[in-house]
Amino acid sequence: MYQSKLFTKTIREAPRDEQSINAILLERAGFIHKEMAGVYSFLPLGLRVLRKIEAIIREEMNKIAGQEISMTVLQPKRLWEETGRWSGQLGREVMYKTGHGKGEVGLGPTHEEMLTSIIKGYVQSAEDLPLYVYQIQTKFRKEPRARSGILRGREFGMKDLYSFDKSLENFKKYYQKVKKSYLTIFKECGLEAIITEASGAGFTKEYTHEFQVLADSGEDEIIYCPSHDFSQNKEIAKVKAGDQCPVCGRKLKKGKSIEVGNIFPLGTKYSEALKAFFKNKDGQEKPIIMGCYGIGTSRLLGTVVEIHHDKNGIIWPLSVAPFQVHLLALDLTKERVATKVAQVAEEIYQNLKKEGIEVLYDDRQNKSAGEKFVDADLIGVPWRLVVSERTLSQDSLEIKERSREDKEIVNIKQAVKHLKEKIKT
RNA sequence: CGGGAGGUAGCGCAGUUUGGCAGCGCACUGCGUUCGGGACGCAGAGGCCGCGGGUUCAAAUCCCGCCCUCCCGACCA
Repeated sequence: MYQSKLFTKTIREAPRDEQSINAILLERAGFIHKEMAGVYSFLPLGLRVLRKIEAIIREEMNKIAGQEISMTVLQPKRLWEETGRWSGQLGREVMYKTGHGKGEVGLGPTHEEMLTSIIKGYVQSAEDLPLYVYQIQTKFRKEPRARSGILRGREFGMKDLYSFDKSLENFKKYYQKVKKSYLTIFKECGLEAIITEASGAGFTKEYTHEFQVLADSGEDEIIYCPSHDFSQNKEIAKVKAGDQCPVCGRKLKKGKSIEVGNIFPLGTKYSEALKAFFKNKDGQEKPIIMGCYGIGTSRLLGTVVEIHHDKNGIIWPLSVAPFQVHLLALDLTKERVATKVAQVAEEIYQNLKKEGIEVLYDDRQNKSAGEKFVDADLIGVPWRLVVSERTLSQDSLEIKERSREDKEIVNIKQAVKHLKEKIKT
């Protein structure tokens, strides 16, 4: 991508109406645009990151037999009345509603009702189970107070997976599988998530877990073991900071954290309400055992920024970076644009692309070196490549990692190969 | 929903106390000089002063009502 063609540009100062690190950096660097409190558009750079995160999640979901679908955001009132949630707290206080009378619909804050209603037409016997279905979609929830940039929005991206099992035993096995899978996802995104025991959503006290990332900007508080083998949300914690970890005996700590995912059993609440039954071997009708597993994709993006940044800007982990390489051509002016720097940079740009490397090429004219460096730091692409009259005088170019201070000078002929090896490892 | 702060050019702000030409910096346009860590000079363009009403010869400024944003709290399937 030519940076001169990118429709966003960086902003020098922090927006007046943002306080959170994620919103300030993402808006300054041109990744997102705020529309309202808790409602943000994703611009080219931001969307690239979001798509990377989604791809990581999708790959892991498919590994654990998840089948991707896309349900409608508009949901019929009828379905929500069958479970009692239309006039319950969720329906009254959380769901956006529109339309009148019989045409009244809700904007999906979650999809238990709809998916259960869909699958029951396809599940009749135990042979049809298990079923694991997920989607990655925009969710809508009336937040009484949207805050912290994209960490708590009224419209946000979410991956929601639902499991349908024929027995509690099978459900529990799958639950453990998802737990492992989630840790892999967060790690891949550059985050260390702590599995935290949390309050059950009214279904059961057992098997309810949140995935928490320690961060000062988090709105949750957890008591956790430094070895991460034990953690409880402060809301329900029976231990306190300084206590011994019940698993390994280490001293427990207290910290603020961001909830990036949660998993919990649904039991048969929805299958019974919506009559999603299957016939077992004895010919008895049994309700399907369900589970629900969520990851806020846009919140995850914001969390990555909260964790990976410095005073100059974002430092994207390679796995979710909008581009892998930021190629800077210095000394480009209108008068000198046809010079060797421009020719060489263009050649490198094409070669990198040929190797399948994602490159943002700063080909902007009449931008000072300082300005290009500052922008590159703010945008936070992990690898930076500099071509200038100075480097060309040595037949070389400069490679630098965003997260490090030191630079490497590499011969121009070997540069592409060299960089490719670095990105691979 | 309670408490606090705020809304003036695309962005960041001053001006409001004490009513009197709508200002500054960044970004943008043109010319020239610069050219490895947010350069400089000259010229220029850009405004529903959040919205509505009121007071006044005159309102960004005073009064009344409303909307929006941020922070703290309540809330958070």
